[in-house]
Amino acid sequence: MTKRNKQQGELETAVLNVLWNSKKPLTSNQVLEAINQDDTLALTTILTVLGRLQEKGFLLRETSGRMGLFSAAYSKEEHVARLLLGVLESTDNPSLAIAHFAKGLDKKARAALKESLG
Amino acid sequence: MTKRNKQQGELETAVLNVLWNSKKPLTSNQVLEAINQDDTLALTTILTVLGRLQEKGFLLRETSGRMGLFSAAYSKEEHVARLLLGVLESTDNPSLAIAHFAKGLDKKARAALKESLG
DNA sequence: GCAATCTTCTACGTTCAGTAGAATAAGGAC
DNA sequence: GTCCTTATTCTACTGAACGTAGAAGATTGC
Repeated sequence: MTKRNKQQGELETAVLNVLWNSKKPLTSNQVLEAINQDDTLALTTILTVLGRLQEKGFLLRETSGRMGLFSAAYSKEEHVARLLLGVLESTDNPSLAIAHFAKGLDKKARAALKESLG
Repeated sequence: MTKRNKQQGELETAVLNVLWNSKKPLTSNQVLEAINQDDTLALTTILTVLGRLQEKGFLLRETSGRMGLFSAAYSKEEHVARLLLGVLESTDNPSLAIAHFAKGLDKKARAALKESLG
């Protein structure tokens, strides 16, 4: 059995959310501050996570002086869309799966879907 | 950080596929035969996986005599639809995510989607 | 040069999935 | 009823992913 799609954990998701909610790229410290309400996490923890997310291609990094500036590689919506498409790839009958999927959506989502299909 | 959504692995998926492709519930041995082309897996491996899938609520088990009979709790399409919905739950703007998602679909899938939306 | 601080290396604990042997239980043969 | 066959449960090991972070290295300001 080969490797499966990488999955993202909760802290990784939290970090991504911080970056998505920011207009500008953030330093590791800024990410830490945004996440670490209760002061329970170490900066290096955030850095590790940032590094892993970067490896996964989920974020971009620019260096300004000695500081790294991180930003999400994709918008949140693109990201989720990618995840959705990833799931779809695992089935051999995407159309059928999608049909079932659509049935499970609430009105708002269905409307949005209709809209985007033109 | 709390527990994240359980993820299914490749062998688990393979087992589910076998059950989905079968009209009737199967014994662990039958599942093994269907999967174990190269004779590389032990029956207990399959049993472990069956047990784990059952814990996750992905399959049903009936007992016939001393034998267990396994079948998928949901159709493949329902299952994938659930996975998709699960991913959607992780975003705070499902509608937007869905719109992006729809953009990434191929023609066939889009058509199916339109169809199912009525 | 030295201090402040940002980053990299390395590492440990936990959970999950793949894997399976040992032990146990439960029918069937006689 | 005892013994054999075979299905099932228990337990366990391994590797990877993730949460977590200390120690050490690098860089910049003064």
